[in-house]
Amino acid sequence: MATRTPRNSLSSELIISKALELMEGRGLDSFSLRALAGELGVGPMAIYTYFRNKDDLYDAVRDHLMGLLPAVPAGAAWPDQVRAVCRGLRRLMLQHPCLAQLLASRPLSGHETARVAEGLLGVLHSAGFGREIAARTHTTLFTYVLGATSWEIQMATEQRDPEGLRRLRTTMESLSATEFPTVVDLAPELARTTGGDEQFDYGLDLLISGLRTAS
Amino acid sequence: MATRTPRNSLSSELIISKALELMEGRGLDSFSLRALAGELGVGPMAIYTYFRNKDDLYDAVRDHLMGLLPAVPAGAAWPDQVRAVCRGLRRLMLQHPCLAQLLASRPLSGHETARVAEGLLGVLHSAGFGREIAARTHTTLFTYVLGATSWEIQMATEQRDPEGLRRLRTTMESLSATEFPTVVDLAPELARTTGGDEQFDYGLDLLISGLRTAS
DNA sequence: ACCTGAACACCGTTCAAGT
DNA sequence: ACCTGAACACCGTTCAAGT
Repeated sequence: MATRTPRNSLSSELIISKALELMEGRGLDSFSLRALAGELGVGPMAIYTYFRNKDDLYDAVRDHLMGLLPAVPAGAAWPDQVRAVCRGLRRLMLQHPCLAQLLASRPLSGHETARVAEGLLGVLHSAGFGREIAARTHTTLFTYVLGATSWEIQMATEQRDPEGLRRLRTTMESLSATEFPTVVDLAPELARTTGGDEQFDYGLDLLISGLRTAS
Repeated sequence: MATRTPRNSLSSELIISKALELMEGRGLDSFSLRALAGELGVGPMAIYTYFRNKDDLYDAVRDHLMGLLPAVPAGAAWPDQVRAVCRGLRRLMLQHPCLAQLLASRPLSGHETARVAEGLLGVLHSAGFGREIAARTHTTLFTYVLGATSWEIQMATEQRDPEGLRRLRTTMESLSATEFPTVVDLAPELARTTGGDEQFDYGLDLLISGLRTAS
């Protein structure tokens, strides 16, 4: 029984926080404006006073989440600063799994990525890297974090669901050892490297190490 | 005027190829089973004879695309082989942009990723890398390709749309130079490193170079 | 400006039925 | 088995109207 919300008690902040709650609760795929409106105790069209359409709301939620990014630690060596920024973004994505999907599916308005960019670029540029190298490195690091963490979240989601876990095992066992000899041989190692801090840091350190020898 | 397709002329292969055509034509977001059925000249429920539901069809399309991955070049040094596999996956994603979205949004049954895994793992393992290092490196490389290429596709899509390009420019210009000094300063370099072969290879070589010094 | 209510043009999927 | 047709429970969004 949804009680009607009185007039003028709605706000874009309230809508965003309730939308975020629903996206994290039931998943981004099953999120709908009608369900959100119902949860807020208003008609579906009330939301259109604050957002032009559904995509506009998606962008607002994504911007809100990106605003939670921690600041770059000052006075540390650049490899540690790079690590801090990348880990911070990963942590944020893990805490808010819908952020990964929002970053992957929605085109970017640019403003919210500027926060990450400023952190990484600032560190790299003041560490002495050239303009183009700094830009290239930033894009490389950012896309690595995006890919690695999205993948990690997806694997974790699949493994949480008992049905998905069963499907994962059966397909893994059905792989023919002649067609996929190495995968079958290294299956236990592969299962252990689908995510986690260690796996993330391994790739991150590979990039940083490559960056060291290049400069 | 949709002519009715006669009985028994449907097949899962035909459905998959038509679905792929629609996904690439009008985009994955606006793809629907009803539209697909209309295009095939059958009722919406005819598809359910061959696929359990929409997600099942998504998986089938993704598997079909992953089957197009080129084989690993034999008899080359491992860095070149790694480069070949990663570039092959990127090329496939660029040729079929919906693949990026399919890999990012749908959980994996495991079988189709085995093709990439076998290529990368095989190369790394026979190059002398230990079991765990080979597994970790594979996941790192795979997620890098995924993130870098997804990002690249997204930026290209945004820039193709004139409305999106305008939005991108205005938000870039609206960034305050005091809040985002480095981003504003390096804006031209950033714009040039949002994608392309050079950018992809830069990150890939960073990883390979890091891998060299680690071993 | 802020919000409602009805309506439009869609969805994926179930179910019973036909061949 | 292969496919239809009606129906159910949803969608996002437009439009005219009310306060």
